Amino acid sequence: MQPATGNQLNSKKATIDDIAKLANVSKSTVSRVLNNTTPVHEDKRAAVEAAMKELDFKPNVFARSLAGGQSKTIGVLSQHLGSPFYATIAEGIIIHLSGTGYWPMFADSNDEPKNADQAVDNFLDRKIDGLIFIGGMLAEEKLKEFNARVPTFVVGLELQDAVKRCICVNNELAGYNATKHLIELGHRSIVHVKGIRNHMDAINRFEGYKRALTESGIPIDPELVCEGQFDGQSGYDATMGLLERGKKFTAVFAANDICAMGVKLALHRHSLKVPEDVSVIGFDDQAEASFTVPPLTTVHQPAFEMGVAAATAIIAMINKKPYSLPELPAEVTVRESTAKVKS
Amino acid sequence: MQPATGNQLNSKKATIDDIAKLANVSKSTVSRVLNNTTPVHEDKRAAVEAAMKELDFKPNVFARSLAGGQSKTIGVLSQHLGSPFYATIAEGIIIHLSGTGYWPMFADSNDEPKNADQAVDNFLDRKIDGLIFIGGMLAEEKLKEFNARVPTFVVGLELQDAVKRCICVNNELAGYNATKHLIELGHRSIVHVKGIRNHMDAINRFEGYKRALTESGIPIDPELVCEGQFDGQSGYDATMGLLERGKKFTAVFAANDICAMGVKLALHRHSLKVPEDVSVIGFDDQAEASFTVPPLTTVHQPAFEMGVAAATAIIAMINKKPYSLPELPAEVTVRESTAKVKS
DNA sequence: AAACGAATTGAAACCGGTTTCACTTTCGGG
DNA sequence: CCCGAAAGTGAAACCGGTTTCAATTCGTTT
Repeated sequence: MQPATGNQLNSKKATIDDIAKLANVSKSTVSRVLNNTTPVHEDKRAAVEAAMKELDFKPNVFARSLAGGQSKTIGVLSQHLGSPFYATIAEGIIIHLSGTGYWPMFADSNDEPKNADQAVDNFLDRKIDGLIFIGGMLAEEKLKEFNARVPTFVVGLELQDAVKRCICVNNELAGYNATKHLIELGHRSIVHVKGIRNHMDAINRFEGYKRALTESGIPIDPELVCEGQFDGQSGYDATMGLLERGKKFTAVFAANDICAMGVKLALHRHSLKVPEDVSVIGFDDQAEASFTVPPLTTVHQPAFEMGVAAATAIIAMINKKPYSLPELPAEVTVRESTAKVKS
Repeated sequence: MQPATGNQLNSKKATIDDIAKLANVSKSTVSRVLNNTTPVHEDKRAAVEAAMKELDFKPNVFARSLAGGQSKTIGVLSQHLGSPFYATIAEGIIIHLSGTGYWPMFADSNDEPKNADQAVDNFLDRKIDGLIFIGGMLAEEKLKEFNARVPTFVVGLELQDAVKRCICVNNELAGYNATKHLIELGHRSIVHVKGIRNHMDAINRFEGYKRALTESGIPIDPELVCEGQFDGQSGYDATMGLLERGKKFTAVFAANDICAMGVKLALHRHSLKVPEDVSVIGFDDQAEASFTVPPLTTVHQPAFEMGVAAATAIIAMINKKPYSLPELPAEVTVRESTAKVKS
């Protein structure tokens, strides 16, 4: 007495032979209409399609893959899924893939490049049809190497030569805009807490920071540029260091939101008020940003949409159809952690 | 001129026939030592194992699954992967699964029960060997239904009858301890912003809240109990509502951390200081909790470890080996958002 | 020493598709 | 009206395993 779950009641699943029999053709022909490999006469095609519908035919993924066809599997390799930004991208991928027939298989390199290599090897054993790489650090050559073996897309990470394979915002421009926002509020001593060293997004945001300052005729003070890790602790430590050394500044551009939170906490420790004494801007606009005290001004990244775009693009690419990458604006979302500099 | 990636240099992958030939036995025998289904003479077993090692044999997952064996795939169904708590659980699962030969395949129901049903159906088409259900709301019968079809584990969600299938903290006790912490600080008017209605974790935390109050002889004031959604907005709205109606209270137990952040922001809007005027305690201890201003007192949940435990347990169950669920303490982590009530 | 059940083992069928190959039609062009 | 290329089709081989079935080999039991 098992519950009726959709369509697989008691009857076993239909196979390609059942379809062939019902449509009065050979299984070869069924396979042909299934994969669109060879022209099939319209009459038969219709008969086959009718039969498939009638029996609710779904090709067996394993048989298909064993015989050399698609595995209908997409490998998704993240670097650190625990991060909300990446998790939201992943969610976008997963949800958009559902119903397409493709399924995502996950691996997480935990920020270890050698894990990434191994994961890709294992993915290939599983005959993935495509690979989506989420965030993290990926050397440009690695991407090329992966892409030579299986169609690959990168999301949430900006690579230089592979623009058509990256789904990401323009980090340089976003960093520029974030810094510009502070400059327009009158700030001239602006701290930047960088993201992970060698991480392209971190580098590009920093480039944007420098360009904005330079354009405005503000010299870049190396002492105001701090190393960071895209985490709260590094924002905290960097700011504490600055404050303890007595360095003066009126604004901070943190590499991401959680880092900005660390910055704010450090300011709080020194009884500095945000935004009255110091303005703080973050990056990502993760859910928590709206609810910090005060709500955090930050650069919004459409994480979910980025995941959706990656899923869309990889499927198109697998099926050799044209695709276009969406414009992904990274706009400064002004809330309450930035204000005009005190005169 | 392809790069040497590990062991699959130029030679094609070894098949079971290659092993059979090299070990001088039939493929049936190889299959037997592979699956340990039938006793095999020690000599041959050794020969086969040596051959497998020599050729670096890895059975083809698709052939294996097609023929009726294991697919070495674990279905992971999350409800909302974008949530940091769930994402961290997922990360624990993914990382722990790596190297075991099993691979996680993901689906996300986006909090829609009917999506969950469909995802499970599709998972079964893919012949998953086991199912891990992350968080969300799952009716007890559903779990039983799923479990009848494939070994199932639930992580991050507490179910009543299925204790041996749930990997979660004791939410009632945790809610009790959180509330008790506030009571011990002298609070007597304690707000609770609940989690999603019908969500077992939310219900249990609320039960703990009630028990703590009752034990301490504090009557439960229905006006201090607010509906919520496990998100920032509901914490904010609930608190604003209370404040606007002039309801007095000195502490808040929020259903999770992001909700607590909403609460804190609302208090800030009314110029109430945390913890001087109102104490706030959250739940989960997500990464952001340490960096809010002031750092949030919260109930710690070992999310990553929970994911690891789930992965460990499901593999043991699939292979019919005994497993034991770890003790998962949910301890109050005292930071700075709670303090003695003002006298 | 004959008989018998348990332990081993290999041949062959089967899982459900894809693809090669050979053969039959069909159609446009000269 | 004839010819060659293109279209359309089915039979059969193949992908790489698992499993059934029957046969063979042993160690024991009377």
